[in-house]
Amino acid sequence: MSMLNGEIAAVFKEMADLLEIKGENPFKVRAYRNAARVVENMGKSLESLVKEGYDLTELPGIGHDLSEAIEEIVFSGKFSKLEELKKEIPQGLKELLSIEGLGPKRIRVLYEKFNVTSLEDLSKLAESGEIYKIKGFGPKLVSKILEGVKLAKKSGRRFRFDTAKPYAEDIKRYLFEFKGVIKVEVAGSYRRRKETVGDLDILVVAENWEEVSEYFVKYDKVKTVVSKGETRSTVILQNDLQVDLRSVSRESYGSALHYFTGSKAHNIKIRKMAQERGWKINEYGVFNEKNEKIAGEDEEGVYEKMGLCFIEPELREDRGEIEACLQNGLPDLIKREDIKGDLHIHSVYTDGKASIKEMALAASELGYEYIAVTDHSKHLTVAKGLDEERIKIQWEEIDRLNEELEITILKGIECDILEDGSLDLKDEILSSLDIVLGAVHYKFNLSKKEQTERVVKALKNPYLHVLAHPTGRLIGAREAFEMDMDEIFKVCREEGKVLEINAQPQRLDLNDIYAKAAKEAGIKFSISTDSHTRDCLSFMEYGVNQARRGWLEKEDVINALTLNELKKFLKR
DNA sequence: GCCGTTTTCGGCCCGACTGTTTTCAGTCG
Repeated sequence: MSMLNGEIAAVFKEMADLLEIKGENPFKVRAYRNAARVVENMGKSLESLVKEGYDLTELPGIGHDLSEAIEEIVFSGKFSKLEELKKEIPQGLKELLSIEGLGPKRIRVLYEKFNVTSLEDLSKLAESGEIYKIKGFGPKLVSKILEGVKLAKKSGRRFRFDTAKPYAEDIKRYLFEFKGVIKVEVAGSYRRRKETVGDLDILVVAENWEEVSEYFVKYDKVKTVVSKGETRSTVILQNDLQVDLRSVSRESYGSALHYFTGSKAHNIKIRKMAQERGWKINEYGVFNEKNEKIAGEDEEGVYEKMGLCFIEPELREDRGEIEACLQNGLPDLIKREDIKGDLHIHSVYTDGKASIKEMALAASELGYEYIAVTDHSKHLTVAKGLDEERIKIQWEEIDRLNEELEITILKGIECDILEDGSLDLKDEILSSLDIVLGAVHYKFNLSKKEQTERVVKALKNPYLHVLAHPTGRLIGAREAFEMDMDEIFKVCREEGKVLEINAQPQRLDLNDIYAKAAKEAGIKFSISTDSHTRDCLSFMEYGVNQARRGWLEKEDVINALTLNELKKFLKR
């Protein structure tokens, strides 16, 4: 039995939801939510910390009770207080919380007066008209709730970054076309380059807000206009993505941008710092004890007044960035321009859609110095994986192309890690390759112990350089397979192995949290696109986003090395 | 439930919008 941080966080979130519906002290609710966030953001396994006897109350937001709670969850797999609460509060109620317009208070009334415990109950009550007997429930609220019920049934309310991006860019373009619009910026988790976004928060500086707002809600992809106010308008697009447009004055632009970029946890920490000085920070500015505005025009000014340097949006998660800033320890984050090559590329030899030459030329256009062709190995039969014979044929072609082309093509492989942890090709082939990626492509559901042993064994193979898409997760589709990541990091460190940040927008694997933890463990990274077509080469941007969120610098990334440096690094 | 050189009680970030009121509660970000 093993317990992932995410599972512990889920217990705390559920506690928070149920306590909230029960009408408990809102600060207690907040304490649970806060603890869930802390647990989620940890790169290290809480389970192992507990077993090592670490004092959990050292963690921020974890005190005596929650520390005991974590131990209980780790050792028994259950949290007795939650089990008790579950008996008291019907399970269905917490899914009602996700409905727009329904919070704990209204849910409680619905339950107590009409025994509503599910989306179905709620629909029926609303359609029967009985719901209007509750004070505060009018026709508009009810129709909003019914809309929300429909949406909740569809589930999946977050959008992958790459899904949201074209909309964000297009709305930006659309707004800029309107007369009087001076500035437009997409804030929120989008600006922090989070792998998924819940909605788009767009700030606009304009002389004529009313007209801009009017114009905004007429954007052709708008399905419904949710609200239209004096500082904010909200719409839902046809794909159910919510977009908020906020009017911001030029003088408050920086404060507003900071405020709406978040994260919430980052903002709260900064605001508390202000509070300690007797100051106040809101979306309009930084105000001193005499309520005089002392900053707000730009973001840099807001940070400066708080004694901080500018903190890149990707870092604003309250994962230590404020403390690091105070100690001049903020990372100099890697940029897309630092990348000199792509080390995970497929070709028509296996399941790629373009020839090696086509991929190489496309990479050349991106300004790369080198690429590695890393087709699949023979175990992956569905992808026509290469055996020892066919790979030699591929080498001949690469040799010819290297004569012909400016860009350097490295001979690589994405070699399957077999169930027993051995690699899918013979050592004499592996040893002749410039770069060997190892990857798990099947048997995702081994036990944590077995999976860890499997990958550790592969990492100990002297010819393997990089562990590709290390956890196997697919955003919104497949969970990471269970592995002891602390152990994986330890072995990588000892063996000098590289971890990939796979830039495919549905993978982004390693994720930000693990990347940060792995960096702290002293591990190097490859940020690569796993491209199967020429267009996919542009996914590099997403990989770099995730790397930045994981605090990575140029020095941490092997494909930011020049070709010569890289070759030296890859030498066994 | 957490937290603490103005500490072990009494605070806990802050403002906008909506729908329903007729001065505000609930919700949201």
